Amino acid sequence: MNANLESLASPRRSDAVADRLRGLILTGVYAVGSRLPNERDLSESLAVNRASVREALKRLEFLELIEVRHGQGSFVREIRASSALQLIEDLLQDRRTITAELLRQILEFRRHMTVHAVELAACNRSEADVDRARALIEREACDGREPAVALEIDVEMNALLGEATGNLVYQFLTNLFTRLLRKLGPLYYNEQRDFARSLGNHRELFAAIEAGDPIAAHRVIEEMLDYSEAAIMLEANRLEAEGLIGPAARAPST
Amino acid sequence: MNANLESLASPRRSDAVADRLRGLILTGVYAVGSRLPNERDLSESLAVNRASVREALKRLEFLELIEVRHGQGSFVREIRASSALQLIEDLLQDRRTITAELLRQILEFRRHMTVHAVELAACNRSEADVDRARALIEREACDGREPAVALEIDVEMNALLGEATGNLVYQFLTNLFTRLLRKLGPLYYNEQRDFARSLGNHRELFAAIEAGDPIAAHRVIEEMLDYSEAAIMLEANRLEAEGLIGPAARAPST
DNA sequence: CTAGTATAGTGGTCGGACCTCTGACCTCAT
DNA sequence: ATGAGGTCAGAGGTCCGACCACTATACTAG
Repeated sequence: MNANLESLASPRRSDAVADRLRGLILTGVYAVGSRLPNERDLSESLAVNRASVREALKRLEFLELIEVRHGQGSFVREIRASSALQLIEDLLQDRRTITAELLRQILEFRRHMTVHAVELAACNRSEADVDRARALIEREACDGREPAVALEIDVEMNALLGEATGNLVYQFLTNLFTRLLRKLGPLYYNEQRDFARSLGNHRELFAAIEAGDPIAAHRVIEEMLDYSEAAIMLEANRLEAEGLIGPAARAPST
Repeated sequence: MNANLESLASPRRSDAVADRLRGLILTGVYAVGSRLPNERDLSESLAVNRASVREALKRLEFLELIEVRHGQGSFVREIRASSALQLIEDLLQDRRTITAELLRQILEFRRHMTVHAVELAACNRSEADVDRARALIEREACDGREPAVALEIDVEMNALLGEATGNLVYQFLTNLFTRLLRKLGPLYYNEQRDFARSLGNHRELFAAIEAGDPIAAHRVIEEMLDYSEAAIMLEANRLEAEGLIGPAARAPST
C-alpha cells in the first residue's frame, strides 16, 4: 500500500479520495450502517483539503453508497438499496468485488436488454444509422484483424445500436455497457479472437436491422451473446478459481 | 406556483444550484456544446459561494450532463451521450421536459425489465420473500382502498420484487422505478382506482411467484402492465394536448 | 516563419472561519 | 420523579480569499 501512488492515481484529488473511500466501503472495511470518520478527520488523514473530501462524499452520495445527514455524519448504505446502475462499473473496478456470480447477473441483464435493443433498432433505425453501420463494417473488413481496432469498432457499433433504438432509456443503458466494453474489452480482445466470425455476425445483424426484421436480428444477437457470454464466463470462472478475483483476491503473480 | 414551498424544498445550496442549472440545461437555455459561465461568475450571479457551485457542477458531471475541463470550463454534453439512467428521474421533474413520447419510451423499457424481473423472481425467490409478500397482500386486503396505503403497498411490492430476482442489476433498476413510483404515484392513485382488480392481480402474481411458475407470472404481469400503461398514457396524452406538459408547458390554470 | 515564451482565464486546492442542525446532557419548575 | 426548556459538543453546510495547475492564445526572439 503506497500512499504516494494513490494520491497520484487520479488527476483530481476528489476523485482519488472517492475511489479510495469507495473501495473501503465496497470491500466492507466500513460496514453497512456504520458512520464514516467526520470530514475534518478524513481530510487530515488523507492529507487533502476538506473541500476535496466533501466533493468525494458527494459523489458517493450520488452513487447512493452513503447517506449524509446534516449534524450527524455520513453513513454507509446497503448497496442493494441503491438505484445507481453505474455502480456496476465501480464494482468491476476492484478485483475483490468482481465475482463470477456478479458477472453472470450483469450478463443476464445485458442479454435481455440487448435483445430488445436490437429488435427496437430493427424497427426504428434511420437511414443515417444504416449508413454509419455500413461504414463501420467496411472498416472492420479492412482492419478488423487488429484487436485494438476490433474493440473500437465493437464499441462504436454498440453506441450506434443505442441510438438506433430511438428510445432514450435504451440509449443510456447501451452507453453504460459501451463504456464497460471500452474499459474491460482489452482483457479479451486478443490475437486468438475469431475475426471472421465477428465480421460475419456483424454483417448478419446489420442485414437484419437494415431490412427491418426484428426476428432475424433477435436470432443473430442471441448467437453473438451466446458466444460472448461463454467466453467471459469461462475466463471469469478461471480467474475466480485461481483466486485472482473475488472477496479474497490477491495480486497476480505476473 | 408557491415560492415558499420551493425555497424549503432543498435544504442544501448545492442541490438548489444543481437543480437550477439542470433545468437550464435540459430546457436548452444552455445549448449542447456551449460553455457554462465560469464558476466565479456563477457563484456571483446565484449569490452562493463558489464551493457550492462546484459541488453542484460535480453532480451535473456525475449525471453526465456537463463535461468539466480543467483550464477551459464546463461544457454542456449531449444528453443522449449520458449513461446515467437516473436522468429519467430528472427529466420527469420539470413539466417542460416531460413528453408523452418520453413516457412511452420509459414504459417500453419498464415493461421488458419488469417482465423479466418477475420471471427471475419466480425462479429465485426465497421463503423470506414469499412471507413478506404475503404480509403485504394481507395488508392490502384490509386497508388497500385508501389510495395512500395502496401506493405504499405497490411501492413495497416493487422493491420486494427487485430483491426476489436475486440479480443485483435488476434490483438497482427496480429501486429506480420504485422511487419514481413513490414520487409520481400520488398523481394517479385516486379514489377511482380499481381496488379489487389491483388486489386480484397481486394475488395472482404472488401465487405464480410462490409456485415458481415464470410463465404464469409473465402472463399476470403483462396484464397488469397493460392496465397501468394505458392509464398513464391516457393521462399523459391529455396533459400534452392541454399544453400542461411538453416543451412549451405552462402552469396549470387552477 | 518557426519555436519558444509570457499571459490571461479557467478549473483545482487550500486553510480557516463561521453557521446550522442534531442529539445528549443538564437544569429546574412542576 | 418527571417533563419542558436550555446548554453544549460535534457533525455537516457555507463562506471567504488566496494560491496552484492547466489550457489556449498572443507575443516575442531567433
